[in-house]
Formats: sequence, structure tokens, C-alpha cells
Amino acid sequence: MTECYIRVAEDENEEPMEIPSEEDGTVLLSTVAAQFPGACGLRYRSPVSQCMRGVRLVEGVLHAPESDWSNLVYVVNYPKGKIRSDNKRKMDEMDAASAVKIKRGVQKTSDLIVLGLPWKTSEQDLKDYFNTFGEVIMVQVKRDAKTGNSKGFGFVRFTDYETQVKAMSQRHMIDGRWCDCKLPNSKAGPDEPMRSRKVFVGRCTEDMTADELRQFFMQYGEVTDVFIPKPFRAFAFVTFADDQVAQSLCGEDLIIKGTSVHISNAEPKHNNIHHLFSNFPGRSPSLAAMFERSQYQFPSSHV
DNA sequence: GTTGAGCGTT
Repeated sequence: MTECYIRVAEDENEEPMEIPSEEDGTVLLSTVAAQFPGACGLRYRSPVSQCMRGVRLVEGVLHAPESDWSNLVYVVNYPKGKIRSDNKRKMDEMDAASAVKIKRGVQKTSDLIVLGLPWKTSEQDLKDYFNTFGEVIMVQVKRDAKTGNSKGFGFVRFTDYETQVKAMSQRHMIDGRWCDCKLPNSKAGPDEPMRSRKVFVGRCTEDMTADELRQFFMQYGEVTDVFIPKPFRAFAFVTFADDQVAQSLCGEDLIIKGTSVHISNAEPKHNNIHHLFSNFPGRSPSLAAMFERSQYQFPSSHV
């Protein structure tokens, strides 16, 4: 362990500042407090558990979580209830951070199709049945519009992803028939990109290098690829080893080198390539065609 | 008034 710089920020979504460690690899709380007055400690988001973890603090000395500080961004802790001049703003940021935390910690659920329902099964029957697995937030029984007769299938949505996994892992005896819960085919399109390991990084600036993007996104998880189109087109693709990491970032605005970039799915539903060139009215329409033939096509086969 | 692999009127 040698002297290095660790990245510290006031909030997960704020631009980090590099502060120096000591020769033995520890970081003095006083060094942190010199840049963040009132600081009483550090925390960071574990890439494994996705939870915030506290940094060990012994007599004013902060110790690296593992063998080193890794490339994580550390967030400053302040004493609870401490009055700061910009208290209101900080409270808002805390709320935003909480929302982010919740979003990252929880895997999104999706509607499940329920096949094989008895004709007589009602939505209430469905809800009563699936409530024994976990909280149900939506049930539907599909019916003929004219007769009102059940079509023998429906949909269910659970609050918790764990419940969804459980429900999909087994057959269900409902009103005397065996039924199956599956991910609907209609979700195969929109859902596939949701599980992608690749994210689209919008609003990139020209001074962002692939290496810098890699360094930045490392804090969320292992980065397996960074792609920046040339010539410059203000976006990039970042691929993670873990699809859940990629998914957790979608929809967020992150600050890189002082610029807010927007993270979204690498393969939007409206994957019309020509839309990408609609911002360049001066260019020939064939540019899109050239793009399609070029090496810079959107990868579509990555899972 | 039927049926039994599939894929969601609003």
C-alpha cells in the first residue's frame, strides 16, 4: 500500500474530489474534513451488495475497506441533525440519494402471464391465490369483450422480485387446473434490452475519453467495454459484466467531468436508426444508410 | 351454453 488519491464526493451523484491518502494507505479524517468541513466519516456503495457501507474509522484514521481503496467513490458522512447553511438543499439531495438507493437495491418486477386458467377463475380468485406468495399489485383475467367469458389466461404483477422468481419457478394449481406463470412474449422485445449489460450514455462531451468513462463507471461494477463512436456524436456505450449493474443505472443522470450525462438503455424500443440523425438536418439522408453499413451499428445480439 | 395452446381491446 502506497500513497494514493481516493475519490470523495458530497453525494453519490456529485463530482468527486481526489484527496490524498497517507503513506500507509490510510486516509486521515482531518484530510477529508479539510475539503468537506464537518465531515465525520466516509461511506461507499458496495459493488457486491449494492448497499452503502461504512468505512472503518479508528482515532481519526480511515482505513481502506479491503486491501486498497479500489476505484470506488466515497461519500462524506455528516453528523445526523447537524445544521448546515444549505440544509434544505442537502435534505433534497438526501431524498434523491435514498431514491437511488432504493432503485439500485431492488430488482424491478414485470407482469407475468398466467396460462391455463379455468374458465371460471376470476381476478379476485387470482389475487387470493397469488397473495399467498407475496404482495400482489396487479391481476388481470383476459375476457372476450362481447361475452365476457374468460380466455383462460391472465396476468399478475408482484411487488417483490423475489416473489416473482418464486412464482415463475413452479406450477400452480388454481381452481383445479395446473397453470404456469411466465414472462410474456410481448415483453421479449422491451424486456430484452432491460436485461442488457450495455447502457447508452447520452450528452457526452468530446473531451471524455474511453478510459475516463471506464474509470468513472468502474465504481458501479466491472466494465467490460467502452465504445465511443468516431467521429464525435455526443454519446457512448458502456458495457458491464453484470446486467443488474447496467440496469440499475438506466434513467439516471450522472456527472462526469462536470457534465451531466444521461444513462439509458442501449437498445431503445424505437430503434429507428434514422432518428439518430434527425438532429443533423444539414446532412444527407444517406448518412443513416452509411451508418447502418458501417462498423458503428448498434450491437443487437448482445445479451 | 362448445375449447385448453397461447400472449395483454380500453
